[in-house]
Amino acid sequence: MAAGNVDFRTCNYTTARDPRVILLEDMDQFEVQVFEAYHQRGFPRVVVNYAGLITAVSYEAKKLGINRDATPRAQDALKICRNLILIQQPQDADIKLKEASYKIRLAVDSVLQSLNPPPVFQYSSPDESYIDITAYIDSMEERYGYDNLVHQDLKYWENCSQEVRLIYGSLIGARIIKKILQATNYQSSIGIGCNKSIAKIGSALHKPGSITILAPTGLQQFAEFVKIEGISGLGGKLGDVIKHKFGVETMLDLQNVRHVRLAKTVTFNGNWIGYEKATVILNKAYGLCDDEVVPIKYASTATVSHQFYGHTFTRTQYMTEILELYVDKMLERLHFEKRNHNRTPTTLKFSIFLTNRNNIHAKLENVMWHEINNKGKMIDSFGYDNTSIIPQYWDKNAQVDKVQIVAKFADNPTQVYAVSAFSFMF
DNA sequence: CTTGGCTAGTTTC
DNA sequence: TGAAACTAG
Repeated sequence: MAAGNVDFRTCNYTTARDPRVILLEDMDQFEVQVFEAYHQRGFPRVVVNYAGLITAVSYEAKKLGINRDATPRAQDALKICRNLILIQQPQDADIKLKEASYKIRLAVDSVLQSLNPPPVFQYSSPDESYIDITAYIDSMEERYGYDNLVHQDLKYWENCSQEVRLIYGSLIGARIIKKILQATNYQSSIGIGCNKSIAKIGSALHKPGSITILAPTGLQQFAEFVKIEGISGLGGKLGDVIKHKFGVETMLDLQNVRHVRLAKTVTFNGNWIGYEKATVILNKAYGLCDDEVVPIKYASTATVSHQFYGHTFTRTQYMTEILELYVDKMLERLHFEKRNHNRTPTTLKFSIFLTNRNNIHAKLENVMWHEINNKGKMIDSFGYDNTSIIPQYWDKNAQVDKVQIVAKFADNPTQVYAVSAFSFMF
């Protein structure tokens, strides 16, 4: 039973108890751990991609005020700390991260499979997963009885079976963290709560290397310290609009926003977010969330993309360049999916995102169509045919989607560049 | 002044 | 469903 429809206007949510025990396992400074040279540990470091942008920040560097918002570029960060260690992303960074992610999942899985019944595992991102151990905790209580199960030291909590359940969850959390460390030498943190939203908030509170339990009874006490953007789903535009429109800053403030007014908040392409979504958001402000942990082992689509500076794609030769550049990257990804997930794609989609910063987009777009709308030709050129290297990874019923072209325009154009992407769908 | 950048994935219309 | 908008790190 989840929280259900709670009337958030009258809700004292210490009474609206969700019996679930949900963990969010989150890797600490994931990219830094994966790419760091061993001897550099303990120093301020950042991971930098090929374009000089920071993709991950070590905790030592975070303490100095380096982060992806304030100092998006390595050169900005170096101004703050001359001795900052720059860890260059390798060419196949995405694959290396996915390999690491896969090892982590195996480690987590080995712990989960030792439990009866096995918890529900939901892949959320390469460094994050949700785990629902409610059924396991239930069965523990059934097997041993609450009184026998609860350690003497915990018994001073009267009527706090929910808290005790969460604490038992932390024992599983500790095993997971330990197993990940053994298997990969990577550190991670875990948040534990009665729903996904709370577990997620908790996981970030005491990084690195910690387990944080957030009991609903204590949530109200620190709701005023949780920023709106710290709530999952409110870290972007939506959160910004809400903060601006209602003058709210924290989770606590958000509780006082009127449902009707929130529903009529405009976002997504100029539309109201609507009553349903407003309910979900307000519930989250109260620490309530009905989202279930669903069994997902990995993402349902796969994308490889790249940004080509200075390329306008106005010439055929550029298309050839792109395709040649991509073949290795695509094959690597297909290998990975076959090897680790035993799946082959059925659909390929090719997208190009143009940012034309010199106001010649109409012409460009026109040429683009002529260059790549002939998809047969394009696909042939990287070998999608009988003699191809690709088909061994392809589903028999594979169909190639039509070419998608998206033109995107910047407000303050100074340079022409383009992004292209291949997506595989399974 | 001189860019907000990059990549990967999901949600929404 | 395709295309665009969105989130996230």
